[in-house]
Amino acid sequence: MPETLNISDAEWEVMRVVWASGESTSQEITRVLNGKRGWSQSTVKTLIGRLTSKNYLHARKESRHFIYTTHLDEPESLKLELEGLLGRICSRKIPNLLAYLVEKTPMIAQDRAMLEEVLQNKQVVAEVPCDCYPGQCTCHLHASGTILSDQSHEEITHEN
Amino acid sequence: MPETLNISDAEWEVMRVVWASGESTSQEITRVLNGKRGWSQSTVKTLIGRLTSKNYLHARKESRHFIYTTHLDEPESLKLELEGLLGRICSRKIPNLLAYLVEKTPMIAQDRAMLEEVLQNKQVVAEVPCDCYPGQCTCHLHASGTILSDQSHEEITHEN
DNA sequence: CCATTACGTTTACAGTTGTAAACTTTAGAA
DNA sequence: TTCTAAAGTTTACAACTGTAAACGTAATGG
Repeated sequence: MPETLNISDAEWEVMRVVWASGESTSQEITRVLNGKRGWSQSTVKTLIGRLTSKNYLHARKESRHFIYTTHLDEPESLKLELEGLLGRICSRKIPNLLAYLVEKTPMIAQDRAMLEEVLQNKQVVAEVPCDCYPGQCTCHLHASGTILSDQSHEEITHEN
Repeated sequence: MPETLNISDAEWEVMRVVWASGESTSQEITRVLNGKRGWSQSTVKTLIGRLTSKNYLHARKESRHFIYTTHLDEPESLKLELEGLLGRICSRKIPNLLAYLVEKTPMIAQDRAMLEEVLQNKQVVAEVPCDCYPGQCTCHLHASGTILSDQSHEEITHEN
């Protein structure tokens, strides 16, 4: 499993069909995506082509057509994408974001129980290091005196 | 706050500087991003230009230069992006993903406590509806039938 | 007042993405 | 065996991204 993926939104639609069925023909992928997004065969073909050339899909020939499979794992792939996004903010703010996600995600009792257990086993640290580049996070404003040379900015309101 | 954002990775770097300082000059943004990513003034100018034309940044003239500000909120913006990504998988699988994120996110005791509280107040539902288009999720294969393995994900076969 | 400077605006250009038509190959039908 | 339709491959093309040079303009130091 690669370190970094780059599967576009449209490509992801194709992947989902393959993930859902284990293996699919282009015909089936087209049927689903034509229904869901109104895409033409051509469009789906292009996407399949791009995915196979990136080696995210594999084509096995069977008589007249190809059967597509993938070795990528769906949740795993999404984790990679999520991590990319989470890298956009200060690691200190991530727990808040998770709280938000937990709040807004519909779940059943078992899900909640599972999360509770994860939380109970969760090891905490004394301090989460800020991983931001100086000037991209307020955590750094109190680190030194070499602050920015321009003028009045801040408002160091939040911190979380 | 808009429903949907589209801030590219490079643009996000600029936004972070503005978010961190409340308001910045292009000089300061350039200084930070030249340090962090080696970007030239030109590059930063382009990004600032794109962001202002999308109205994500506002330019207020002050003597010779502009001062940039934003009305976007950083965590809020990230939430929007995250929600986009989470839409890529079946809503029934999201709790598992959250568990993974909770596990891997470094946090302090307070963070954990906060999450615990959120979880304790979390309302659960009897069943989380699958929001996938048929053919893109295995949930649909047993729509009416017996529970068996209810809403966890399991391996499947494929139809055709 | 003029050249220099600092900043903003236009233009550039290749790579990616969304969307699809046109073309080619080939397995099966006649 | 030749024709045809399905499946795959090439080409297309505009919008968006990453990255930046070139250009225009206004303030500033002489």
